[in-house]
Amino acid sequence: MRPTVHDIAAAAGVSLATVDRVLNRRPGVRHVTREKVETAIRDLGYVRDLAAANLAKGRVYPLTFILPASDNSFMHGLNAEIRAAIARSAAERTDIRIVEVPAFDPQALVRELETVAAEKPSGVALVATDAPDVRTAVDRLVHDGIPVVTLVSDLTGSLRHHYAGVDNIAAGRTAARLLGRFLGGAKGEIAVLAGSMLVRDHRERLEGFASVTAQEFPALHLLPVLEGRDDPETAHMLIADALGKNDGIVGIYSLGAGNRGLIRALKEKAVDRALTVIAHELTVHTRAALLDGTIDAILNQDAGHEVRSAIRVLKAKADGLAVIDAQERIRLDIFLKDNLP
Amino acid sequence: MRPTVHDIAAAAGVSLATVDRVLNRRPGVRHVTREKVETAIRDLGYVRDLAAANLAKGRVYPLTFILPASDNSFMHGLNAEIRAAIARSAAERTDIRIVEVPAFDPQALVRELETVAAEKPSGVALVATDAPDVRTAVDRLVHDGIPVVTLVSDLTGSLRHHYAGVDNIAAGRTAARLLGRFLGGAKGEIAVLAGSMLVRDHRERLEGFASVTAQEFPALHLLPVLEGRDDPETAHMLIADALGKNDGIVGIYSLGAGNRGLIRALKEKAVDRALTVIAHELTVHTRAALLDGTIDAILNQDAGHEVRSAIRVLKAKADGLAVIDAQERIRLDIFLKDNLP
DNA sequence: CATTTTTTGATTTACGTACATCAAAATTGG
DNA sequence: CCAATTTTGATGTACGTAAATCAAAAAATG
Repeated sequence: MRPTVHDIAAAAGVSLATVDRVLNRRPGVRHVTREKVETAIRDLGYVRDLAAANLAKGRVYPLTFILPASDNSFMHGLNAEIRAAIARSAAERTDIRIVEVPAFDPQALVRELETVAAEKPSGVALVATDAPDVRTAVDRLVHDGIPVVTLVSDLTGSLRHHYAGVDNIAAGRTAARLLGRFLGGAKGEIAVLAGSMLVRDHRERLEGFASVTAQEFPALHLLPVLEGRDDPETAHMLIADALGKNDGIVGIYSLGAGNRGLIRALKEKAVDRALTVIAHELTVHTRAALLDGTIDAILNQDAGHEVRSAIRVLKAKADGLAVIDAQERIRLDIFLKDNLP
Repeated sequence: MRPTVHDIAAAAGVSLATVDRVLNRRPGVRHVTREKVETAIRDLGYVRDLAAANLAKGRVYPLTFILPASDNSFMHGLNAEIRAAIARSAAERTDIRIVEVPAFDPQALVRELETVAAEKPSGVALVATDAPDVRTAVDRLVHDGIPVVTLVSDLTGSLRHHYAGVDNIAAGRTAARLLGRFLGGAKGEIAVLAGSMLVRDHRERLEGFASVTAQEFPALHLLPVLEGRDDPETAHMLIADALGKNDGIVGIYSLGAGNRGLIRALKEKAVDRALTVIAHELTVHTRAALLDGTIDAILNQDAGHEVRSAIRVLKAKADGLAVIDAQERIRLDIFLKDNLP
C-alpha cells in the first residue's frame, strides 16, 4: 500500500496537523520540524492522492478558452470540441468557459486577457495573435501564477507553459516535400494560398514550404503568396484569377482555411490540367475533394486532440504535476485518400 | 452543484441506505421503491462520483498485458511503454502485469489466456495471434465479464471490446499510393518484405498495398513476398539477394520489422540505384535511414498511444463508462524527413 | 524568570461514496 | 390476527486528504 499522511506523521514523529501544515505550505512550522517531515515524505515516497485531495477540497478547475471569432470550418470544429469537453465537465471536475474576441486584433485579445486574469481561473488557453502586447499580457498571467497554453497558433518568446498545436514549420516543409515528390521533377510554378501573413502559423508554414522548395526542388518556382483572409469567396477569386492568367502553374499549396473556394475554382478552371494540390485542415469539403482527386493530400491538426491536450496540461500545471510529453505532442496528420478516418 | 446520494434519497423520499442498495444492486428493495429511486436518479441527473467511489472502495484496476516474446525494436518499445505506465500506476490506480508468450504460437497464447482468466483481472490487453482457438479463449474472457482489448494486431470475429492499433489495410493502401506517386508513373518491379504471412497485421498491409498498386499503378509489378521473420539477418539476406538478381526493382515496401537488415542491404547494394523505399515503424535505425535518404517515408504506429489507449479503454469498460472514440482511434503516422518528432 | 509569541498536538468535521449492522416497520403467509 | 419474513431506516465507520479550532508545549523576548 502507498503511504498516507498518517504514515508520514508517524515516521516523522509529529502530528497529523503538522504534516498537513507542511504539505499545504501553511505557516507555523519550525524549520527543523518542516525538514523532518520533508525527509519522511521523501523516505516513504509519499505522493498525495489527488483524487482524495480534490474530493476534500471540492475542487473544480475553472478554465477559460479564448478564441478568435472566425467563421470557418476549422474554428467551428474547435468550438465544437470545446463544447464536447464542457459536456464532460462533471466527470473531469472542469468548469470551462469560451470567450470570443475579434480575429487579427491584438488589442482586443489583450483586453480580454486582462479581464480573464481578474477572474483568477485555474488555467487559460488561447489562440494567440502574434504581437508584443499579447506577449506581455500572457507573461503577466503566467507571472500571476495562472497556467497558460497556446492553442493552434503559438506565441514564441512568451512565458506560456505549453503549446497545443502542430509544428507549422515542419508542416510547411512536409507539404513542400510531398508536392515536390508527387510532381516528380517536373518544372513549373507553384501557387500558395494563405489566410494572412499576420498570423504566425501561416507565416511559419510558408517559411517551411519555401525553404524546402528552394533547397530541394529548384525546378519549382513559388509565385507571390495569395492572401485569402481564410474566406472562401476571396480564395475562389484569387485562385480562379491565377489559374486563368498563368498556365505554368503545376501545383498549389493552400496553407490556410477557406478551401471551399479553392476547390470550386479548381473544378471550374482546372478540369483539363494536371495540378497537384496540397491543402490544410480536414473538413467536409477538403475530404470530398481528396476523395474525388481534386486534392492530392491534406495536412491536418486534430482539433479534438488539441483541446483535450490543452485541458490535461492546464490541469496538470494547476496541480504542479508533470505531463507526459509524448502524449501531449500534437502530430501533423497526413491524409491521402486511403487513410481517412 | 451536481446532486449527491443525499439528494436522491431526499427526492425519492427514502433513506440513504435504500439509495445505496439500488445503486449497488444489493438485494432487499421492493420493486416499487427501486423504481422511485431510479426515477429520482434520472430526474436529478445523478452520476456517481467515480473518484469518491474509488476512494471508498480502495479500488485498483489489475490489468494484464500479454505480449509475444519477440526480439525486435517495436516489441521492445511496446514493452517500455507498458513499463512507463506501470511507473504511473499509483496515480492511475492501476496494477499492471506483463506476461510474455512465445510468438506465433496460438496454443501458448490460449493457455496463458486461461491462466489469466482465473486471476479475474479488471482487464486484459493482448497482441493477438490470429487463430480460431485464440478467438474462443478471448470470447470466453469476455463472457466472464472481463474487458479485453487487442493491441497492435486485431482478432476480428471475436468479442473483444476494442482494438488499440492502426487500420493495417489502410496502412498498406497508403504505402502503395505514396510509393506510386513518388515513382511518378515509372515502370518497374516492387519488392515487398514482410515478417510472416501468419500474422494478420502483415497480411492486411500486403492486401491493402497490392490492391491499390494493381488498381491505380498498373505500371508497377509486385514480386513475390519475401518473408523475413522480422529478423534483421534474414531481411538482409533476402533483400541483398533480390537486388542482386533483379535490376528492374524500382521500389521496396517493408511492412514488418527487422529493418536494420534491409537498410544495410540497401547501403551495400543500391548506392548507384534510385530506389524508392517505404518502411514501417519508426526506430533509431529507420529514423537515421529516413534522414540520410535511404528510406523515403516511414509509416508508424505510436506504441505509447496504443498502450495508454488500451489502459483508458480497459478502465472505462471495467466501470461501464463510455470512451471518446476519436481519442482512442490509433492513427497511422506518416513520417517524411521533415516531420519527425 | 515571567511573559509573550511561536510552534505543535489533539480532535473534529467535511468531501461523496461504500458497506455493514441492528432495529423498526411493513408485508406476507397461515 | 399473530408469527415469520421481507423491506426499510438509522447510524456508524471507512477511504485519504483538507481545513479549522483550541489547548498545550516549546521557544524567544525582555
